[in-house]
Amino acid sequence: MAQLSLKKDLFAQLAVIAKSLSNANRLELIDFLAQGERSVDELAHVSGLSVANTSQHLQDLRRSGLVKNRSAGKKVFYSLSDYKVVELVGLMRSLAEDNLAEIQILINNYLASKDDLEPLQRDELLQRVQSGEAIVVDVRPDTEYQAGHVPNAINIPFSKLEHELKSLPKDKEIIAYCRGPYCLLSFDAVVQLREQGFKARRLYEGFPEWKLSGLPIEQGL
Amino acid sequence: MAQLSLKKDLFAQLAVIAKSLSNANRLELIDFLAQGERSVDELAHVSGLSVANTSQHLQDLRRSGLVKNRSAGKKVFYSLSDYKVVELVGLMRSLAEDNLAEIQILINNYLASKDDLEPLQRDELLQRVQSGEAIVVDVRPDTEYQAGHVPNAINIPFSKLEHELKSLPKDKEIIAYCRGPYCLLSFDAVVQLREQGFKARRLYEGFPEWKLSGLPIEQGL
DNA sequence: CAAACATTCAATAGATTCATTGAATGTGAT
DNA sequence: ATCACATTCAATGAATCTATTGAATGTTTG
Repeated sequence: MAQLSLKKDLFAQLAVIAKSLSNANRLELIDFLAQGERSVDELAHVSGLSVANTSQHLQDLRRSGLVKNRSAGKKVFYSLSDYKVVELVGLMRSLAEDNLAEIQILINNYLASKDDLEPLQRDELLQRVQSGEAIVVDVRPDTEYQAGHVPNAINIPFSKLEHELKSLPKDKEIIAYCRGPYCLLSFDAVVQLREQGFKARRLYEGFPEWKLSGLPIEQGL
Repeated sequence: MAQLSLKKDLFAQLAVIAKSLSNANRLELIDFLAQGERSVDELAHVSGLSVANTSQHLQDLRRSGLVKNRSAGKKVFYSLSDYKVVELVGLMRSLAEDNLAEIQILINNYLASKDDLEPLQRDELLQRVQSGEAIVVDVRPDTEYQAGHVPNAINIPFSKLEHELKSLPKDKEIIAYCRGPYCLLSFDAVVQLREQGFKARRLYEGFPEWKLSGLPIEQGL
């Protein structure tokens, strides 16, 4: 029964990937890596894990094909091997939000009101920007922003958000978007902005969907 | 630091989901459930696990929100709680195919040539069907097929494929499609058809993408 | 070459996962 | 009520996972 064997083997391999994702610390590392390449050092610092432990987790992720690494001098830099990894985690989050009561309780406990957390749709964004109620922030890296973005959106890559807080208005609503409905960056940005007292929400979709829908876009800047 | 705590808790919950997916037997159960609701009994039989063990795995999947159950008489029927579960597994598979050497070796070992395995694109499908080289099979359940399908596609739900083998031509290429690029059904169908000596390939995309692209569709039948 | 540094390796103990076994629960049929 | 059946529960031991510790490797700097 070659078929059965193929299936069994295939599932065994998929299980390896899932096992890699089945640890909160490794998920956190992936979350940081979604922002770009990072050294073991940085990852250990930002996650609060020991360097040895961080290294072990990263090697686990590498064995399962989720991240890749590159050594430069005495440092080793890790990065996601595929953008699909972010989609995968995002899809897991979306599934969790819909089907896991624990997540719903969690979110309600930490964030003021459920309504505020609801992501906006495209047309709502357009309305609010036109009426001057809101500004749009693109939290993707510079290069992606320059290749195309939502009109009038300003670019604050997530990694620089903390330093740019003072340039943002507290009286307007801030609408963050990134690469897609399952992209983690805009979600993280909203959480961080709210922590700092801003009125923040995220666009349900990301730039690729915006572009696909035929709405106007801007380039460069 | 409420934010940190939220993030940690969130990742801990996502880890629960991933942990549920991190076992080959549970993935196989999900694969069967993708075809529709099944009793514990059936699932145990088809997966080769003991009933008690199957029940335990199913309860694990239920705790993580991936499946739901319903009891009827002395039977308990399980089903996927969300179609996103299939997308999730499909995305994992896609990631594995791209980034995990083990999977590539696996597939090459089991299936004759890599070229044959490559999925077709829409325009290739149209060409081959027009020239009479190929027939198109929709492996989704009846109801989805009736709601709309690729023109001239015949409907053989995956669960009935085994019984319909004799009605299929061995000299033409059989192109299977289902619900999307990450849908498992068409992949499984191709594997099964090849096992039986048919020339089978799958359409890269599924019906939703076909419809979105503006190509003609048929309904009913 | 020696010192400082970043990362990895190896060994360990405690916790968790998995399949198996046999008993317990609950439903429908006789 | 009793019996057959489907499912779940509970307990077990073997295997695996995780964080910690301290040593080892390899690179740059002085």
